[in-house]
Amino acid sequence: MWRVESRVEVSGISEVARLAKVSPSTVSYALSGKRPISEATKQRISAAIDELGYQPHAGARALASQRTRTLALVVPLRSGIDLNVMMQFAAGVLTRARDHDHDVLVLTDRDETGLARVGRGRMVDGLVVMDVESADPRIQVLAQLRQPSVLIGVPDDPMGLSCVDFDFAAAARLAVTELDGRTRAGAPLALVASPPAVYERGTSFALRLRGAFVEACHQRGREAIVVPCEPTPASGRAAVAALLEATDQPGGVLIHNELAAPGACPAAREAGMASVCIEPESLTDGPAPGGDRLVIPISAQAIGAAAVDMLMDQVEDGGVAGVQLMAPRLTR
Amino acid sequence: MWRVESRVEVSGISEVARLAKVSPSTVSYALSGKRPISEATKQRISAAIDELGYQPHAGARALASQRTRTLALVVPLRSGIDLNVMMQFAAGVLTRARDHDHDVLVLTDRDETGLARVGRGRMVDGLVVMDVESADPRIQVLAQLRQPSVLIGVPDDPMGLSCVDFDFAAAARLAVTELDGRTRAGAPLALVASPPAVYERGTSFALRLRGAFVEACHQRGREAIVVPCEPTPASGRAAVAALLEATDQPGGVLIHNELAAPGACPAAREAGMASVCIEPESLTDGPAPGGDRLVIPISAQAIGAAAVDMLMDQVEDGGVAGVQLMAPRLTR
DNA sequence: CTGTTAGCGCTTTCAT
DNA sequence: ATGAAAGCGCTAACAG
Repeated sequence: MWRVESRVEVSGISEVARLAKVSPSTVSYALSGKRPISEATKQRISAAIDELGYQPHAGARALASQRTRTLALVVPLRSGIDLNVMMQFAAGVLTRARDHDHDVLVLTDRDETGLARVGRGRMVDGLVVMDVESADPRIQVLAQLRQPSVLIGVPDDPMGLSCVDFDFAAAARLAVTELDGRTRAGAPLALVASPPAVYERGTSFALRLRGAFVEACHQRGREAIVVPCEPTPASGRAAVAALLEATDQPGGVLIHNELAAPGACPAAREAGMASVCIEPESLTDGPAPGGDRLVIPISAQAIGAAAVDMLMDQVEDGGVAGVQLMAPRLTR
Repeated sequence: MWRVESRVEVSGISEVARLAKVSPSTVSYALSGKRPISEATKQRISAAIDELGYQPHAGARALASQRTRTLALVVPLRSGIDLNVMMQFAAGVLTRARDHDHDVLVLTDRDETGLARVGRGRMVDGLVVMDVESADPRIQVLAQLRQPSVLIGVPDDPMGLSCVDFDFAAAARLAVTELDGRTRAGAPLALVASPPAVYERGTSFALRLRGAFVEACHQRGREAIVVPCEPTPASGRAAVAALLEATDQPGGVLIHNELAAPGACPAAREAGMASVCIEPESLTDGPAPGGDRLVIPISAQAIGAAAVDMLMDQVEDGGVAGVQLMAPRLTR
């Protein structure tokens, strides 16, 4: 059986121009819309374009226009990160990038050489950086680049770079308000929190959450009990048990520990405590473990999308850098 | 507190040339190694390069050299695919791509417009396509592109494109050989297989596995029992139970169903049947559910890496397209 | 071993 | 509303 060699011919902008009986520049302008083109010409051009299957050469375009129509997504693939959540982020970024007519280059280097290569080499118009730590060596490098970048997470010193994150402080306040309304006045409120290691690393979001939680409790005349907790269901159970020993008045509990929640949540319910969980939305997809629960979902996808929006704002030269915290909402 | 505006200056190849007191082309050749350069000049050039923090403009380079140093990784983000496995693939691809001095553009479009854009627009030197179905509309498009691509999975008609996959047939034979040695001669051998839906879709790997399994059994004078199975542990248990009802002679069982394995495997053990599991390596990381088991691991990462190697072979104009099946191995 | 130079295919001033 | 032409920063012939 013979197979026809039908590798499609590549045609440049000038072939399109010839076919449409206009000059190359007119085709370019028709494509970019940066100049009014008569309806008739537009028609002929677009006809020519899809007759030839024309697609502008990305490199040439980048060279001439100083714009690559490509974004970098930086995801250090270190162990111990939740792949589901990561993919949610990525999906948000990828999808929204396409909405802005951009493709996405993914970097997984753990060092910062990739940033330099991609930035200095002008392969991208901007960068979205995931998994940012409080003092992240990459921030230095990013701040030097001509391209804007958006960090997902808030480091100690953003050095003028944009940040997007979930508003953990607001989430804590929201939860405390809710728990305050659902528990006997004066009873203590507890926070089943991130593992001690997370606090030791000085991870900003955990600190922000804890601070806001304690403050909100005190404002309502509630005692605040913070229980750091290892990321396993068993530890979650244990944490709640410890809570019950520490106080004889079962109050409410805020659970912010994805992996411990499956243990802590039912345990709280059994003990007759009101509970609110803060958790990534992906996990919410499954069947809710134990009837209707109060949860404050974190949509990684939405955060990723927001990051791209901010980034494109800066790329398009309108926006300035800033910090955007995504408002929490409470659902059952 | 004031912050110094120290956005690094961008310098072109000619600035490097000036600083190193050579011509631009010499710098270019020094970088590409396509021409012998005296040691002394090399030194001055590389000194100049890192004094200026020079990084070649990717677009210009692509325009002039017809090479982008970028690969596309195509991953349709449809639901029902295992994220862990996907990330393993991706990690393999990303890492190996860097070994070949290439970056990776990730496409998640479900349609084939992305392929066309990236291919016709010459944004990449080649494409790795995941999650290929037996009759995949993307194959048509890929076959027209000037860039080579390699499919992960083997479709009915690869149309001259390269394919990489795990050798499921060989895995079945390996498993049968093992089970044959571990069970009473003449006892039937069973295959706890993929869900019916997978067979209905005509998914090639499932068919190849089943065919080889049945044949290998018959060669050894064994009855072959095939039990399609839904992807849940419970279904796995049920499948084994059904097996025990169907025959009074407990033989051996080959389990090829990632999600059912956690149920089927212990059930087989309890019933005193020998078992072998074919499963993605990522799942193997966790604690083995029930002592030492026989497993034939599939390393998604290795497959991804192999795909990139094949692709780069073709990009570098040496290699020709072909099908590569990764040999299975048996471990405890 | 090194330099000169002509493009690569597009965007974007200038002109008209 | 449209054209002509000058680059964008690099690579790869051609020349020595």
